[in-house]
Order: sequence, then C-alpha cells, then structure tokens
Amino acid sequence: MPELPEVEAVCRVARRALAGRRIVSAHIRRRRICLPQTPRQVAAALAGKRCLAVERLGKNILIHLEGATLTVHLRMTGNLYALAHPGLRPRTTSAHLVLDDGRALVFDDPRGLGILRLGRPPGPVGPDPLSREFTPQRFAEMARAGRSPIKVWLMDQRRVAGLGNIYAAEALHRAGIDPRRLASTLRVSRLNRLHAAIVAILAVAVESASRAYRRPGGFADGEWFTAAVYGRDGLPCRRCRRLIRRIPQGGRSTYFCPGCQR
DNA sequence: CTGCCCCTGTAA
DNA sequence: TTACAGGGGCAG
Repeated sequence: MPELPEVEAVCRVARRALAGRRIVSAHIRRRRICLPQTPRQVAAALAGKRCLAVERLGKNILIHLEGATLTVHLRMTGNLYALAHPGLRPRTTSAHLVLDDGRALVFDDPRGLGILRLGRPPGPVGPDPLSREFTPQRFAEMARAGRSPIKVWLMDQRRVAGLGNIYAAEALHRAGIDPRRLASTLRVSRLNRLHAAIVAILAVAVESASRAYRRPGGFADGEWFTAAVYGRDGLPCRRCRRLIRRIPQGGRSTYFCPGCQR
C-alpha cells in the first residue's frame, strides 16, 4: 500500500511514538526480514538504545538510535504503529519493539515482504521529491540521460525517491504526458510541467494520507485519495471522457488516458 | 529489456 | 481457479 505519502504518514506516527524513548527489547518474528543478518544480531543491536530521531528517505524510514540506524521498508503491506499493550499485537506482526513507556512499536506486515535492516538503505537513493534538492533543473538534467519510458524512469528510486506506481501514473496524467515516451525525448517545458505535477500531487497526498491514517487497519480502504487514472481501466477520463487504458510496463500496470496524454 | 521470485489476500 | 496487488532484487 505505501508510496511516499503513506510512508510519510507512518513515519510521523513512528516519530511520535519513538522520540526520546529507549528500546527495552526487540523481537523479530520473521527471519528473512533482516537477512543477511540474524534476528538475534539485530535484536541485540537495538536493545537498550535510545531513539534520537526518525526520518523518511524516499520510501525508507530511518530510525536513528544511539550509535546505530535502523532502516524500515514497508514494501507492499507493511505498517508501523504504537500499541499500548505489546501482547495485543496481531498475528501478522513481523517484529516489534518494546519501549520504556510500556508501549510497543509494531511492524505489522501481512505479506511479510517488508525489510528491517541495521544501517542506512543500501545503494544510491535519488533526491526526495519533497526536498530542496528536487529542483526542475536537476530533474531535467537527469531526464536528459533517461533511456527508458518516462513512467518506468520515474519509478526508479535512484532518480525520484518515493514515487511509485500510483503517483507516477497520476503525475503523468496531470502533466499530459504519454507514459511510453522515452524520458530523454521530452522537452524541458514538459519536464517542468511534470516536475510541478509531481510536487503538487505528493504535497496534497501527504496531508491527505496523514489525516486518513489513524490506527491499526491504517489506511482503511477509504476514499482518501481520488485517482485520475490509477485503477480506472475502461472508465472515462474525468477530463476528456476517453476511456482509460491499462498497459504493462516494467512488469507492472500503467494506467493512462490516450486522449490527454501525448 | 522481460520474467521470476519473495508472501498473503482479495476479487473476478 | 486465476489474475492481480501501491515494492524491489535478481537472473537471463
């Protein structure tokens, strides 16, 4: 479920629960979520440490502790939230941290694809689209070298960190760009429009997601985000009434309007 | 680039 | 029963 806006909402919740707290003990239920390290190693590294800060980097949540950093990636179905009673955690819990206020931070993940690792995210992570470094100039410079379709290019975390399948499609629709266009063939004027669309859509979605995000159950399938194209295969475009299409791109579904995206 | 994999849930 | 799911890493 999570792209940048949802991760930001979860990050705020985690920050509120963890700020200034000490981790009494860590419990990791699924061995593979922290590979290649063992659950025992990770738990030992966390126990007794105080939390200094929590920040988001793209879709990663970085929990800064005394002398260590823990990176959480929610992947498809992960979620973090605080529970007053650790014993009440759901059976889909991948891991949980018992805190010195008696509460627990739960890493709930039904599909179990999420990741927990000591240290910072591996590999290069591009500029976060809500940060100062994400300027139209830098965006256009990067795109000039892009040899893949713009939608696939946008989803590469080394370029725009945090953009995923939904918001990449939504931003391209807002900017009126065909997702199949090669990144390097787009004019600067269109890249500027795309840059603005990305920032605008994410900014609104972050606030909306944070409001919608309450507790376990998280973003209950509510209508907290109204998609222009995502998931609307076969339905009329809200702008031009042409039918939205779905095509495979990079192994996932891309939704777009053949009428207003060229 | 494509396809497969990690998992579980849900909808057609 | 099959297809698909908002993520990402890997092999070919």
